[in-house]
Amino acid sequence: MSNEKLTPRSENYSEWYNQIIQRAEMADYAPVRGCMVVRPYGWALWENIQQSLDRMFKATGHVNAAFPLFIPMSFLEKEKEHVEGFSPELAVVTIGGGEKLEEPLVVRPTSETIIGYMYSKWIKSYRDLPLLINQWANVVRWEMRTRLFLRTLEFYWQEGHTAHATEKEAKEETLRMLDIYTRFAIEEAAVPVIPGRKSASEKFAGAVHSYSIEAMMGDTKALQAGTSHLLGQNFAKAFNIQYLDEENTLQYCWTTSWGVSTRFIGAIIMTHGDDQGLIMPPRLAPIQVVIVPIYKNDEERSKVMPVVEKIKTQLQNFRVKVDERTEVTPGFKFNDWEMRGVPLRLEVGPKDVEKGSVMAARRDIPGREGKSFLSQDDLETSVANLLSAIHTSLYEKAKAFRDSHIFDPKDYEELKTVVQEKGWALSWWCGDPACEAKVKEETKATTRCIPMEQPGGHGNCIVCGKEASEKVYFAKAY
RNA sequence: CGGGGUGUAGCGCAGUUGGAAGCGCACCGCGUUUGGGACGCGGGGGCCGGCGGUUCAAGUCCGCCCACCCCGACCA
Repeated sequence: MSNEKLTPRSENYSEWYNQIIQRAEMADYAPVRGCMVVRPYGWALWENIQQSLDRMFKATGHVNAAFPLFIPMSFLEKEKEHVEGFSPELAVVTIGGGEKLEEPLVVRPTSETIIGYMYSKWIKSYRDLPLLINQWANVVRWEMRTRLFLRTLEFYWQEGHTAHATEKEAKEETLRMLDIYTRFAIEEAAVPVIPGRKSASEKFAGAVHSYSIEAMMGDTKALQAGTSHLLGQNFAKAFNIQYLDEENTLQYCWTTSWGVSTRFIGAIIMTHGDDQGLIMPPRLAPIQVVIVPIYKNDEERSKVMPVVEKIKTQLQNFRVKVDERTEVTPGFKFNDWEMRGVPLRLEVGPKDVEKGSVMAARRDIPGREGKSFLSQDDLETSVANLLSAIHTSLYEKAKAFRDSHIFDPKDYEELKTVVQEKGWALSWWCGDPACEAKVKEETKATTRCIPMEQPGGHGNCIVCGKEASEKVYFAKAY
């Protein structure tokens, strides 16, 4: 708890981000550099994200399992591009039980290899396919520079790993999961995202194609909020994941992998938060409604509290918190819960007891304008409507912000100005990695994704002028 | 790993030519307050990052370590 004002976003966005996470008790720094402790309020948000995604995974035929934390070093070496991509950031265990190990064990940075190994044991026939397994796990990547939720040495995520009989099915799965992520972001988190394909240089190490959902943060930087990879037969060949088809011919499987991590919490914070603090999207908010009872003395208290209890019972289908603290004033509580981003606050005082009303204050609309009186009758409906309205307005606001920061530069010079000062550029690109590299070198902006939604037709590459058939987003990214 | 910076109470910081470790917030107690961040009074809390050196005397000067932060290269 703290009285001090947050650093405004306009003054120092990073500082605002770090402060709000700690003030709202989402996470704290761990004693090991680059590691974080996810505190109960942050973890509650993650649990809601998990539940929401898990439902969608299971509705599309996936099941959960748990694979080991340790992976033999030799497994990673079996897929050339994969090991090259990950070796700089591996944590490796060389001693166990006081003895030097025969073979070093890698703390998983991702589980394609060990799951591939198991899949080769489990898959024999086309009848075993598709195999659709997800795991909720922690992984470790030894990053140089870390930031709470966005990039920590250890992070939590889900990783889905599927094996299919045909390329077509694998491709469908890859895009199905990309679509699930897109819907989750928009419908549950109110985070507008752009689904698209990654360029060759930005794709996952070992994938044929990577797809991602890209979101714009409040400082206009891009954040990859989820990825889905078509792995082709790369891992199937490295790990001998083979099956007999209907003609009794041995075939390699086609595999996919896809993931969303605790980084998504960072996306929520930086998409919706304002200078007052967090704003939790209503469907994922750990606390959807906070009730602040207001009274001056015991007599008033004895009148107010039964009404508060009655309201709490009416709202039992929501995640409700009654703030019964006596050591702080209501004004303090208002600021405190706004900082923590609770979408809806209900105030219940002597006047409300008299009039049969409650005061409702929307987190997304500051001040008097976000306040309205609700009748104590049929509160469940009015609260549901308000939460739904808050979700929609958060989404619309974020989308309007994003769209107003996406530009169509006329030439390369303007592209540079756009990505360095204004936001994202959506431009024609010939697909040549050299053009991409030039932009990165001169502006630090990278290609974020080639959006699924394309204008069609042709244009000239914004960098080299050659004919291009696709548009790509260029932006600075987290 | 290169360039820059910082280590003093839980957090944010001050500490002058070397001479008794402080301030604000938070925390604890009592009282008055309570519909937009209350106030008064009284308290508790320190290996001054570590090790070594100079000195009668080191938070302060010197040396060496360590940690963290920011900017690069790398990244969900």
